[in-house]
Amino acid sequence: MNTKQRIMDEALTLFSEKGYANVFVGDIAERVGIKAPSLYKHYKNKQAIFDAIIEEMNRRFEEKAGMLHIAGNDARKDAVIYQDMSEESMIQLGISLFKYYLHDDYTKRFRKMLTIEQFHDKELASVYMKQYYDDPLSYQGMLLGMLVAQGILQTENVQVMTLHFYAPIYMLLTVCDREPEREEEAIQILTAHFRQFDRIYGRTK
Amino acid sequence: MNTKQRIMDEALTLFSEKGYANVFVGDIAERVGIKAPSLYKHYKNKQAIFDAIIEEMNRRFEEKAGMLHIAGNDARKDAVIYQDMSEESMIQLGISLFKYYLHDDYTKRFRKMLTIEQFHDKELASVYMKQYYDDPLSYQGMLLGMLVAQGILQTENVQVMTLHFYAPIYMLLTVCDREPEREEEAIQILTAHFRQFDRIYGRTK
DNA sequence: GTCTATAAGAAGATAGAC
DNA sequence: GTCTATCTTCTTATAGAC
Repeated sequence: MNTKQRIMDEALTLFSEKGYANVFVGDIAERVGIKAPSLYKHYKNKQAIFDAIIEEMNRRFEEKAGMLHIAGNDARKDAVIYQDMSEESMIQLGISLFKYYLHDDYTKRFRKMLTIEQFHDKELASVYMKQYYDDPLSYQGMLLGMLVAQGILQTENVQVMTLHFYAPIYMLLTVCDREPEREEEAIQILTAHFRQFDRIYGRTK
Repeated sequence: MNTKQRIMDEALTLFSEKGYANVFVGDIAERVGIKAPSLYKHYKNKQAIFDAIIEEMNRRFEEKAGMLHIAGNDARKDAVIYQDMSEESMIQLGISLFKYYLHDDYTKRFRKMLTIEQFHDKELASVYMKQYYDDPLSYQGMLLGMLVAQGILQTENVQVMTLHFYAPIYMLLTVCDREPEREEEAIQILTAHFRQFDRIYGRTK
C-alpha cells in the first residue's frame, strides 16, 4: 500500500478514536512509520488529510449506494428474495447485516468519526444523515413497499412501517458503537424485534 | 448569577458547539466578560470546568430521574393519566415532550456535548447510554407494561413494544440535533408514528 | 477577583541536506 | 521521499500589581 493511502488510513483510525483536534500530525506519521515533516510531501496540511478521507468515503458510499441496503443493490431484486424467505432466514440475514455494519473496519471508523465531528461542519452532518437516515429509510421503504404491494405485509403507512423496522436497528447500532460489550444483548433484542415486526405487519410464513 | 456558574454555563455552550479541544480558555473567559487568567481563580484548570459540567449534569439528571419520563416522576401515576387520554391528547403530549427535550437549552447543549465527547471517555458514553437508552426504555417499559396489564394495549413482548415506541423518538431527536430545519418534518413523522403505534398495539379509544 | 505581562510548552508547518 | 533542525503561532497557566 502506498504511503499516501496509509496516511489516510491511519489518520481515519486516529480521528475516529480521538476526533480531529486531538490527533497530531506526528501521531499519524508515527503510525505510518515516518516523521511528521515527510507527511507534508503527500498532503498540503492536516486539513487536507481529513478532506481526502471525506472524499474517499463519499466515493465508497456512492459505490455502495447507501447503508443497510439488504442485498445491497436493487430493492426490486431484494424484495423477491424476501418474499421466498422464511422468518428465520430473514432474521439471520438481518443480523448478518447488522454485524457487518457494526464491525466492518472502514464503515465503523468512518461512522465514529462522523459522530464526533458532525457538529463542527454542517456538511458532515449531511453526510451522516444521508448514510444513516435518508438512504436506509428510502431503500428499505421501497423494499417493504413492494412486500406490501404483494400482500406479504400489511400496513396503511409504509413510511411509518419502515421507521418501525429501521429505527430499532439504528438505535442498537449506536448502542454497540458506544458500548461494544453490549453487542450480544443488542443481537437478542434485534432478533426479538424482527420477529415481532413480522408478527405485527402480518408476514405469511 | 455568580461568575463560577457563568463560566460553567458558557463553557457548556462552547463545548457543545465545538468540542472540548477546540474551545480555548480565552474563549470562555471572553463570553463571561473577564480575561483568561481571572478564570483560574474559579477553576484550577480547563479540565476542572469540564468535570464541573459533568457533575452538575449528573446532579440534574438524578433530580429528573431519566429522560422522556412522560409526566416525569412516577410511571404508576402516568399510566393512569394515559389510560383516560384520547389518542389525540396522547399525541399532543408526546410531541410536547419531544419538543421539550429538543429545545430545552441545558438538555440540548449537554446532549450535543456528550455526542461529541463520548468516545474520548468511557464514562461519558455510559452517561449518554443511561440518559438516552437505559432510563427511557426502563421507564417507558414500565408505563407501557401497565397499560398492557390493564388490557389497554396488547403484546407478547413489552420490551420490544417499548423499543418500537421509543426508537423512532430517539432517532428523530438525533435527526433534529443534526439538521434543525427538519424539525417540522420530524414532528409529522412522529405524529404518524404515535398514531400507528396505537393502532398496532391495539389501544382502545 | 480582576487585570497585564509573561513563562512554558505544545503543535503545525517549512528549509534544506541527503 | 525521508530526515533533522528550526520557525512560528497558539494555548495553557502562573506571577504579581491593583
